Order: sequence, then C-alpha cells, then structure tokens
Amino acid sequence: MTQMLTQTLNTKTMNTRIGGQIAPAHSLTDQFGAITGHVGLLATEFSYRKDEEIYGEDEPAEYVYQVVTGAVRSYKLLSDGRRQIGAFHLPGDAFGLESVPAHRLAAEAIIDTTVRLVKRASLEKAAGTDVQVARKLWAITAGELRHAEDHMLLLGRKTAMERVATFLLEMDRRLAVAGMMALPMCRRDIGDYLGLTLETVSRALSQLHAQGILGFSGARHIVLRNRQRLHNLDS
Amino acid sequence: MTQMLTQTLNTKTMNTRIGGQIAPAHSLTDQFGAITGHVGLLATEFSYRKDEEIYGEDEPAEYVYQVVTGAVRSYKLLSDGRRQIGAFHLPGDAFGLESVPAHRLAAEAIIDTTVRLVKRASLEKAAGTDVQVARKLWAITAGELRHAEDHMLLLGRKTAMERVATFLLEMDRRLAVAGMMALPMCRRDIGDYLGLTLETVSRALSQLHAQGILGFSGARHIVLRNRQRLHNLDS
DNA sequence: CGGTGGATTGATGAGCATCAAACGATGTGG
DNA sequence: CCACATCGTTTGATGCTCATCAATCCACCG
Repeated sequence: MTQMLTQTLNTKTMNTRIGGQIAPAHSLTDQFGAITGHVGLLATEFSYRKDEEIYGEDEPAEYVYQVVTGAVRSYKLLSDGRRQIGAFHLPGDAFGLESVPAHRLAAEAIIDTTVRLVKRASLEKAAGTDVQVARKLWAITAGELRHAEDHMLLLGRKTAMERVATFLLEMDRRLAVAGMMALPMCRRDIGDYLGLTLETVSRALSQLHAQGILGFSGARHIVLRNRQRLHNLDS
Repeated sequence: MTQMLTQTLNTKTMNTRIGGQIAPAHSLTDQFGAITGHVGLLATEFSYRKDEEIYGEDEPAEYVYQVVTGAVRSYKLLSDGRRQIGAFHLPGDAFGLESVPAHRLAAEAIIDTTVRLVKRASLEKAAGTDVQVARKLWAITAGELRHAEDHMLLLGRKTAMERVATFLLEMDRRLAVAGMMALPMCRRDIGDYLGLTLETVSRALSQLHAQGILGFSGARHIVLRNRQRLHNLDS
C-alpha cells in the first residue's frame, strides 16, 4: 500500500521550475500573512523534498503551514490503500489549520516544497486576545469548507469529463501564468483528487486535446484554448 | 427539474413521529445553545412543512439555524437537476452558518420541522466582542469541514455497499433510540447523499437484510443487528 | 544515448445506472 | 370501514461508463 503510493523518494529537483512564488500580499490567497503580519508571530521556514510527508492523518496538529514555493496534497486513505485527495495547496495557501488537536488528513509535498509555519498554540493564543485573528482563522476554515462542498458535488454527481473540465478550470484559475499552467502533480494524483483512475484522466485530457480545447507542451504543461467550451463541459 | 425534486407539498404530518426532541444541553450536538445561552441572544422559533425550502443556494445568509424537531437536507444542484446532498441536519444540529454573506448550499425541511434561529448579524456582533463566541463559530464550521472531508472519501473512493454501511452507522450514531433508527428521509435523499441512485441504495439495504445484518419495521425503521459486520463492510 | 518513471492507448469486464414493472404502505373518499 | 388512489420502495432486465489489465510510448535524466 505504502509502496503503491510512494514514488521515488530521494530524487533531485526537476529542472523545469514548476510552481511559482508566493502570491502578492494583496490577495485573498495570502490569508496567512494577514495573521502573522498582524500579530507579529514568528514564522519559520522549512523545506520538504518531493513525496516527503509533512504530517500524517490523526497526528497531533502542532503547526499551521503556508506554502511558499512548491505544492502539497492533503489526503485520506482507506485501509486497502485507496486514496482520496481532498485538496491541493499551492503557493500562498494555508494548510494544516485545525480547530481540534489533530490533523484530519495527511499532507505530503508533491514536489520539492518550502513552507512557512507557526505553532498552532501561538495562533490559538493570539485568537484568544485578538478577535481579528479569530475571525481570520474562521475564514480560512470556512474557505476550505466551501471547496469541500463544491468537491462533494463533483465526486458524487459529475461525469469523468465534467470532473476533468472542472479540474482544469480550477488549476487555470489558481496557477496559470501567461495563459499556461504547469501542473506539479502526476496523473495518479489528479485521479485521486477527482475520484477517477489515472487512465480515465489521461483519456479525458487526450480527448480535450483532440478537440482543440487544450494544448500540451509536455504532459504537465497545458494551455487552455477554449475556456468557454470547458465551462460548458463542466455542466 | 424543480418538478423532479418536489414531492407532495401541503401534506399532513406523518402520524408516526419521526425525529426526536432536541439533544440535551450537555452534548456536543447542542453547539448552538452554548452560544445563544452564553450571550443571551434572542432566538426565535419557526416551522417548515415537509419539502419546504428554508433558504436557496446563493441566497443572502440572514439567519443561522438550529433544528429543534424534524430534519433538514443541505444540497447543491447541477443545471440539469442532478443533486448532491452535503449533509442531513437532525435535532440539535446547527446549520446555515456562513462566514460569508451568502448560503452556499440550499436547505429544505425533509419532514415537518421546527427550527430556532438567530440573526447572523447579531452572532457576528457577539463574536466581535466575545472571543468565546468567535471560537464556537469556528468550531461549528470546523466540524462541518471534518464531515465534508470524510464524505469526500466516501464519494470518491467507496463502493456502493461501503457507502450504505457508512450511512447506516452514521445514522445509528446520530438518531438511534433504543437500538432502532427512524429515518426521516426517502431512498432518493439517501442516494443523493451517497452519490448513488435510489435503486442501488434499496438493493444494498435488501442485501444487508437478507444477510441478517439489519431488520426492518417498514422501509424507514431500521434496527442494526450486527454493527461489527457493518464496520467491516465500511472498509 | 540508453535507462526509468510517467503517460498514453487498447481490450475487456464489472459495477452501477437506467428503464420498467410490481409491490406495499399510507391516507382519502365513497 | 373498506376500496382505491398515490407515493415510495423493491425487484428485475439491460446497457453504459469507467475500472482493470496490459502493452507501448514518450519525456526527462543520468
């Protein structure tokens, strides 16, 4: 099981730079900075290599994280190894924030990744005196809930093609630079995010390519050529 | 579409009493009381008939609710009428709490239902001065997120039988009285919650019945006779 | 330039959806 | 009070979507 999901640890960083810098501070995506900046908390940086675990499911939630560069997947496993990825975390995104003492999903670096982190306890403490911080923590969790609710609709009711179209539009929104997106994750990750197999994901992408809706520059660099038609497929 | 989902409005209350009283105040389930009691907010009561809409998707979130008696479904629709129910709300449960100004799922009474409600604005105001209230609102949203994360795993990766087993154990935990559960919702609701058709739900229940894992007293009154075997099926 | 992990493509089949009909329970009107 | 209408549930027959198994293919890296 672990074997099935664990690919080549100890590999060097890919030479093509995938995953950009952290989002500018104006944006909704840098929710974390709004806290640490405001309260003047000490934020440390730490790096993880590709496929390295950041924390495990049900592990004590000692830290809260923010992606600086790289990408992270949060997931749950069934006992036989089936995996559901609940979210991808990209530069600027906070993750690992819990209102209870344990993490509910595991987290791994998808590629070499640098994070900023603060102790959960210090955030809790700040929230206990500063109501603005408390409000911000709630907003982060509420944002994750919104994503999860949208994703339940996708997993429960959308067809394979609709799921892939939704995924492409989400990634386009979140990480496209100059109309091109550089996906940090492999087809298996995408499948485990969308509740599909990697083969089904690949077939859907090939079909969209054949219809001219997207273009490839290598399997992980995708250009959307017709967002309107993707929106239609999205249902 | 609306037609497909709307069944017999204006029907009388069922004579079998389904859905119990509100949970005692000690419990984790009465999260709402902990707030309204603490802050001394004015909570009104209101009733909805079976299948009546409480609020629609993307409607302004003016109130926050708590089920007193009855049951509520929260759901999203695709444009062609496919529906995903994100959660069932039972007596004691809060619902409709948002950190943004609009509801992201619609809510309907499953059976005749009474709710307690408070204005969202007054909760926000209380949270602005009382950090305990702010903490409680966060905890409610975090609890909903946890449920959604578990449900994503179910929708993305579990088989039909595993989904039904998980559902039965959830409902057993939440509404069983004296070993018996009186389900307020129909097979279609269960299917739309589990990402299945009503026929598949019915077949799974029949199979569990044939194996002696559960007993029926009418389609909606179920007794679990072997929770251990259900847990095994749950994967 | 060869090696390796990831991606694509193909062949086949299983699980669940769909379509259809019968059954059952609940409430109504004669 | 019983026959009937109605809505919900069960059960059956069939087919489609997507999973599985398998074989290249391709990009990236040493």
